[in-house]
Amino acid sequence: MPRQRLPRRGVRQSGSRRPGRLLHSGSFMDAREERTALEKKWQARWVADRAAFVDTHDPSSKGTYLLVMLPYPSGDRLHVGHARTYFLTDALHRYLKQRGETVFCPMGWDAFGLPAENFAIQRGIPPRESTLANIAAMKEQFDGWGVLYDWTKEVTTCEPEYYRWNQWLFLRMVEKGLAYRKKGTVNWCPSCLTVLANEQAEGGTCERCKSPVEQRELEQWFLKITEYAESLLAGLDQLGKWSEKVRAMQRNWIGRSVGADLDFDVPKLGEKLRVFTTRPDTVFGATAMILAPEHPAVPRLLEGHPERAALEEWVKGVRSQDRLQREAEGAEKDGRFTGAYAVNPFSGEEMPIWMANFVLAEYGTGAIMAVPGHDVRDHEFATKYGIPIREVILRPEGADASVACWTGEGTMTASGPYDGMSSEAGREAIAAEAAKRGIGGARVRYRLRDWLISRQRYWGTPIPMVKCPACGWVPVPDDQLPVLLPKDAPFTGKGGNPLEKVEAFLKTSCPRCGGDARRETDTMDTFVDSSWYYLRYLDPANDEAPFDPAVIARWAPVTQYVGGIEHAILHLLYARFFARVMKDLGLVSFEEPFAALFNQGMITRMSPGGRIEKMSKSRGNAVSLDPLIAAKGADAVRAYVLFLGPPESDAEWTDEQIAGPERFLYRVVAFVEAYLRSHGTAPLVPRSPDSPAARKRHIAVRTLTHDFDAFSFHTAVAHLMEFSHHVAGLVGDAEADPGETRASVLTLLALLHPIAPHLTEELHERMGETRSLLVSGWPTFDPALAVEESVTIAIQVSGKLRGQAVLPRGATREEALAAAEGLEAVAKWLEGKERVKVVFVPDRLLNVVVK
RNA sequence: GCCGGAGUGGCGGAAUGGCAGACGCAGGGGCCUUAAAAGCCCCAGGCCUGUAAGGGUCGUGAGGGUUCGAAUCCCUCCUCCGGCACCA
Repeated sequence: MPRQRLPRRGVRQSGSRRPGRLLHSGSFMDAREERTALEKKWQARWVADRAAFVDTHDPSSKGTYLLVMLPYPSGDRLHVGHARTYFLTDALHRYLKQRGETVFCPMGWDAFGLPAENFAIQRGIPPRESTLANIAAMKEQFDGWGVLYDWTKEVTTCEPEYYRWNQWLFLRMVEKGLAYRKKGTVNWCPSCLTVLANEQAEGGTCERCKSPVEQRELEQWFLKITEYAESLLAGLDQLGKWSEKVRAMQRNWIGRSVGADLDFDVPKLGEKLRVFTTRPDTVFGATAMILAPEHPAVPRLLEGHPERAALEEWVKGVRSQDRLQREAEGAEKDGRFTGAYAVNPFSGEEMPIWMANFVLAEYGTGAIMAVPGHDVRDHEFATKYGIPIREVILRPEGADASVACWTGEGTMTASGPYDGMSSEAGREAIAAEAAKRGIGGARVRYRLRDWLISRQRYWGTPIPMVKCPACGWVPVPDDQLPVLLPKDAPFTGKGGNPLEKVEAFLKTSCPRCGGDARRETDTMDTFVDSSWYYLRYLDPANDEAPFDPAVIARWAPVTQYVGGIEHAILHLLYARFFARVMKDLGLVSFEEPFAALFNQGMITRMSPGGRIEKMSKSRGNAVSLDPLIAAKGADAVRAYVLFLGPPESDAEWTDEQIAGPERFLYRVVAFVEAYLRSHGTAPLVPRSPDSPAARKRHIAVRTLTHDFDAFSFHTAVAHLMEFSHHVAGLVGDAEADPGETRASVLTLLALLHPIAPHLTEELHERMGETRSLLVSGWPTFDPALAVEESVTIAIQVSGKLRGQAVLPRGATREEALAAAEGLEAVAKWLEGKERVKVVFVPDRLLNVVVK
């Protein structure tokens, strides 16, 4: 929009009517009931018109796949804090439809999960019953917001029609060795009574309930996400339409490290123990080997030790600590000498083998070589326990000599044949030598761990495996899917998973030998459900396959995904993993499920305690949507939520500020009604294609097109307010060209439609237009007309603003200079000065530099 | 510690090398009204100066740099938010 102000004239000011009530009596905005009835009318119309329906099976169908993360059907009513992602997506949906695109925008329910099960324990209402009731309630809320979804594609993940394909995909992964059972140290949430994936125990606390997680030794089902670590990392570079923030978070989480594996001979065991190090160049400085207390060699190393019992007690103590304690910042390093020794394969020296709490069993080999001279953690440990500290890297000149432990690069020394080599070159040389001697070699490792998907809970997808006393774990054959979740499980909240008490479920026969066998009673992590749901939307009724690959080839991957940042690692990483697995299974042809990702910011609000924090029911700062929409109208609430600020940033909700967008919409209704009273519904055409008003109209179209393309909904509302002031002026101006006025009104309604769909449709209809705004097209602009005829350029003298000149568009440097010299305010700064140069930016600025 | 993002009026924010503060909230003045509410119009970053119109000057976390010109680009630093973190 132009920088200078548009005339701020309301409909009353320039008209002859006396100022008074803004709205003509009888306006539909007057009565709440009437306005609500009109909202219902248009919501019903969009349903009747099948406005959001897309025939994905039509072989010629193609278009934009716009997706919002599927919600969990909670029993609480959705509040303002939830609404932003849906309003934003709907504005985009409508804009794209107006542009003439075919847009597929479905909705569904992430319906499995703990709250429904806990509700069953507390209130005795079966999970399926409460979940379906919650879905019905949420759907009703969506209907009242005027958001468009293709409900014919609705997916509910707790229904067997959906979860049987979780089971089917799991079985394919079993076949590929990507799903496997492993005993290991796992995260246990004592409050949720289940194990958790590493991603759900970030920072040592349960992602759902925030309880500190405990470590337990259990045998569980895992998915081999680590197999794809490199691909998941490399793929991030291609995701240019994802925020750098999310990509950085995933990179951190995957945690790639380049280094080397090295084998150290352990005479006592008669075998080698392998360590992983990122600094093989410091191997001559290794003065100890340190094992995680969980390392499998520990019991054998302790054999025959005089204080074996005490040492084993110490190991037990470390292992029983929860992760929060053990990994806390500044946690005391604690270790014990095993009494055994290892031989450094490069220096040939004997080094003591220690155990220590800071060495993690799950990372690398669970064993390290300690180089106290060049690693701060080893340095701290060695200082505490009197382990020798040896420097084998000479610091570069000018390096800070006061640093006790140099961890940077340098020149190798006291390293035998490698002396004088740079540390960078030494890393490669040592790794290569290790490979040559068959004792390790260069190695890349990742922080990422395999995805633990077993859950000791009822309300999830049953894992389709059978434990046979004779055959071991046997997959359920495809033709016996789905393994149905029994409806009659006893919910006591005690004694573990209710499935264990359902005999009819538990008892089965072995698919292989036919003997008596037991079903797996663990269910799948609900993140499995959301890892591929976006494909099921495209073909939700398919009962022969999870989806038809031909449909997927036309419509996937998702063009634009919208959701909160809280899934930056969890859901988004799992879905990227699943896409890769499905590609390897030949089901899809892409690796990245979501071509573009938009993360909307949270809505915050002042809590009763005076803090501004995320809006939520539990913090007591939630604003209920239902009464707000009843009072202000869905359009006003939408407009305000979108006006709050940049959609990617957090935005503070204040109850007062809704007044601005609300007044804006009232004014639009008022001047359109005024137009109808003065001009009626007759179709009229502008007299001149390039009048100043026509130019303003073209400018508005250009500006709003740009705003919506850029997801800049808050500036879109601001620019619509500006344009509406202008249109109000036209409506109230008896001299204005009626054809241009009508064109401007209709343009405003079309541009405003994505924000305020109900009232724009209603006014558009009252203007005599018969087709819905959704199908009547987005206004177009002519770039040649989307500019003002005359421009105000800034006149600077030596870079300081001294005046302004109004010039015809395209005025030359000479014309601008002449105009500048004619301004007294400018002339006085030029007088008696020598001109050094003149900078001229056409249509913007003239800068005369003087000395 | 490492990685990512952000600091602009009383407030939300706009401007991505070219008139800082668009649009709105709250505020002040006016109109309308018996009055109020609602609505409409106008004003509105700080300081200095002037009876006024106006003029001057400073100003986008701090300091420096590049440029005719910097909120915007570069360097150093500070603060805040988010992620990872005893990951060898």
